[in-house]
Amino acid sequence: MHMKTSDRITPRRRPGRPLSFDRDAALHAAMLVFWRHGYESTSLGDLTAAMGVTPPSIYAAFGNKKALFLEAVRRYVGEPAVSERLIAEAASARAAARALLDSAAAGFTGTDTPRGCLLASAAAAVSSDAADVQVELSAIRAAVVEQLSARLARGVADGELDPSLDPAAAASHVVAVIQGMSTLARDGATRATLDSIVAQVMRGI
Amino acid sequence: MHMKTSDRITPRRRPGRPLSFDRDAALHAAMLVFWRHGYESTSLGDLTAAMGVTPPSIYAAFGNKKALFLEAVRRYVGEPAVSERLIAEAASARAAARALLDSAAAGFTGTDTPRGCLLASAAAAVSSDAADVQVELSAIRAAVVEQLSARLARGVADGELDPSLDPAAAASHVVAVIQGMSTLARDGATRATLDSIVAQVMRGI
DNA sequence: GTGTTTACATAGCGATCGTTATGATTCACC
DNA sequence: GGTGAATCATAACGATCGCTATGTAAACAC
Repeated sequence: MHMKTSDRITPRRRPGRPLSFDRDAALHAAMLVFWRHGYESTSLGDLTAAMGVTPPSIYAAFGNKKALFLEAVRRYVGEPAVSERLIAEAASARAAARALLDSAAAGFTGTDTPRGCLLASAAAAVSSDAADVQVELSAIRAAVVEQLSARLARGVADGELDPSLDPAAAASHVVAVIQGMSTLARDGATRATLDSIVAQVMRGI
Repeated sequence: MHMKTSDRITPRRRPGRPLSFDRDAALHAAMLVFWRHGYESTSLGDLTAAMGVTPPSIYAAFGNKKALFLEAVRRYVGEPAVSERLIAEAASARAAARALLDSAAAGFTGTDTPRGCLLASAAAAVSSDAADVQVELSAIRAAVVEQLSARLARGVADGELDPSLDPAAAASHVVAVIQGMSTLARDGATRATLDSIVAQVMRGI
């Protein structure tokens, strides 16, 4: 098979009129709106206003509202997922739990982003039309529980943690606290309050 | 001032055609729908279907959608609030915390009700139109934190609890766990999983 | 230049949203 | 029976929803 010009790995530019907006910046703006108002309560009008992009351009670039939301979620969790990296790079099992909790306490009270956690609030309760979206976010949460549970189990096996500690229960506990801190952060809780909760949780691990 | 017939404390019946539906049963049905699908993602169509009542009757009996939701919330939290009663009737500060956690674990995984907590999920993320609803639920959560915090402080003062325990932090911790357990319950967590989380939390109090 | 491809802006699609106008119906009271 | 009050069922209101048809503009290749 011979090499054609169109097979170039990185073509200078695709044919046709180029995008007139920054796709990544628009996605970021969409993420912030979904973060604040949730999936279903965010209208296309909210999105076009925040992204500075007209509806046809949104649909051309992202497919539809659901696909845009899921892409915003992927951007929110990171690639690879921030939580996964925090657990993997932690020096110990306890440090992994603490890293997740600290990251949440900081991220949920940031001044440049909406309060709370997008994963926790954006699809907490949705219509039947969005059941699949809810399942998607649920799977992400389940993965965090699973990964932290495995790390804590290793901590028990290594002798780092008290053998009486139930890794699955502790992991669920940590994730529950994280999800709950999202609610408190949205209610106005300060970073200091969340930090005190984290300290409380770490006492039990 | 003389007594007229219309001043009767409990008139047999008000004039006009009587209500053709059970107002309390309809409110209960509405509560369940809001519990499952949230405030904004529940449509009037969902409500009329579940309540068996036509739109004009809903508006005559409850005002509008927002008022109906707030009345459903009041029904959910109880009158007086179940959480308040649990704290007041607990034999100790620890028992108060445990009662709240146990009640949540049981209530969030009930078979006759939607999973999770209406307060946690029904208005987690809403449009600007529903900001006041969000504030209302936030106030309820804040009241629980406040009441539990006061009870734990009394426990410290009484010598029941470790003086190093921060009552406010512990109360926030408990409420965060409760709100987070709602998310896990919606994700499919079993009663046993929630119970194990509760046990984990109680170890630290 | 012509042709092709892609994105643009304008405008509007059908459906659903929360809400209500309308007139018939069912009760208490005289 | 007649009158007034309240609820009923039917139907539809204006607004907004997510989404798209249409024609023009801007880049490419030739």
